[in-house]
Amino acid sequence: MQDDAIKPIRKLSQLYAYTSIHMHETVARKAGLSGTDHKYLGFLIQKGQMTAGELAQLTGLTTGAVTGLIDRFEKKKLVKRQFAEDDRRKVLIVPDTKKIMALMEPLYKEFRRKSEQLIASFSSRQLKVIENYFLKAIEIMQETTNQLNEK
Amino acid sequence: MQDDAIKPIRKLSQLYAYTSIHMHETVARKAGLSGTDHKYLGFLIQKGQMTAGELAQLTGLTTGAVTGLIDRFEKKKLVKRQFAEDDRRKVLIVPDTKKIMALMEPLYKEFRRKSEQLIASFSSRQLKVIENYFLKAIEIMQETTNQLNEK
DNA sequence: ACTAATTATCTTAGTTACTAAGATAATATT
DNA sequence: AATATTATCTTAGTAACTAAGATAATTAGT
Repeated sequence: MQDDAIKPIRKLSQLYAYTSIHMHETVARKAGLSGTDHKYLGFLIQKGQMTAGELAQLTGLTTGAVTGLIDRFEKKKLVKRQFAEDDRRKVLIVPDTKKIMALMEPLYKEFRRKSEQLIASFSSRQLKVIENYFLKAIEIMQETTNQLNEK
Repeated sequence: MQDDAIKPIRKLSQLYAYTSIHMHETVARKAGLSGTDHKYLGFLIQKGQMTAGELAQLTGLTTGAVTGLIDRFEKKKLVKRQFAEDDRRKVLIVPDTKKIMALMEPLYKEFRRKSEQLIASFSSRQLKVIENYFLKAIEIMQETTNQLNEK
């Protein structure tokens, strides 16, 4: 591999990450959420209901900040607070998946369609290459993050 | 292309973007900057010196917020304020590239090495595929963002 | 050339989301 | 039954933001 091929692809991958953030932030704003609230709401959708403490751990926020986060979601009726049956100190955050989907889906619809079209335009051998790149690049970034956090 | 190949790669590309943000935020914190300050400092390095107003446009911040941003950078001696010769209302923000590099480079060194190694592990034909994916995916995300902003 | 309008940045007041630390209430331990 | 622990919430203080107005330099109109 020639050295001159390295830089453009690194630049491109940076631009990719940046553009992605920008898009997600725009979507968030259209949905009446901040960028971080949107991200954390995604956690709730993906993992399903969890306690306030679990969300604090997952997000890295303090419990106080999570209280505020849930308050904002609750005010918009996107989640419900519910005491856990086994331990009534715990607050289960129950996402209203339907409502959240109804809010987000229209904003992502075109993006999803075009993405699927793009992916379909590659052969499965080509997709393997892309997938492979992603997997290894993700691993590298995680290693970097972990190493920095250790020091 | 089979339908089942679409979902994993979309998930993967999401994880990629998310992991990238997370790494950059960790780097930022290690450098004593916030995530957004780090991002905007990157703009300054990439584009070189610019006026406060240009930075406001580029970042989407108000001029007041940019004043604060420059103040924080200046306090760390990462940039200098300088009145433009042609128009003394304008404030040129002159990045101290050397100092900024000296701050950032050690944090990214390992990441850079590993990334280059990863890229070098692909054939140039494979790299073309990856590049192509990035280019088109970026275009789709930009379109999505623009369409949302128009509405 | 003088006055008014515009432009570029800064300042101020108010807002939002955060942290740290302590309060409250439920559960676990001895 | 008293004490310790745990889960969440509350409060006080902070950082970075916006909106609107202040300041100072330039440009335009007469």
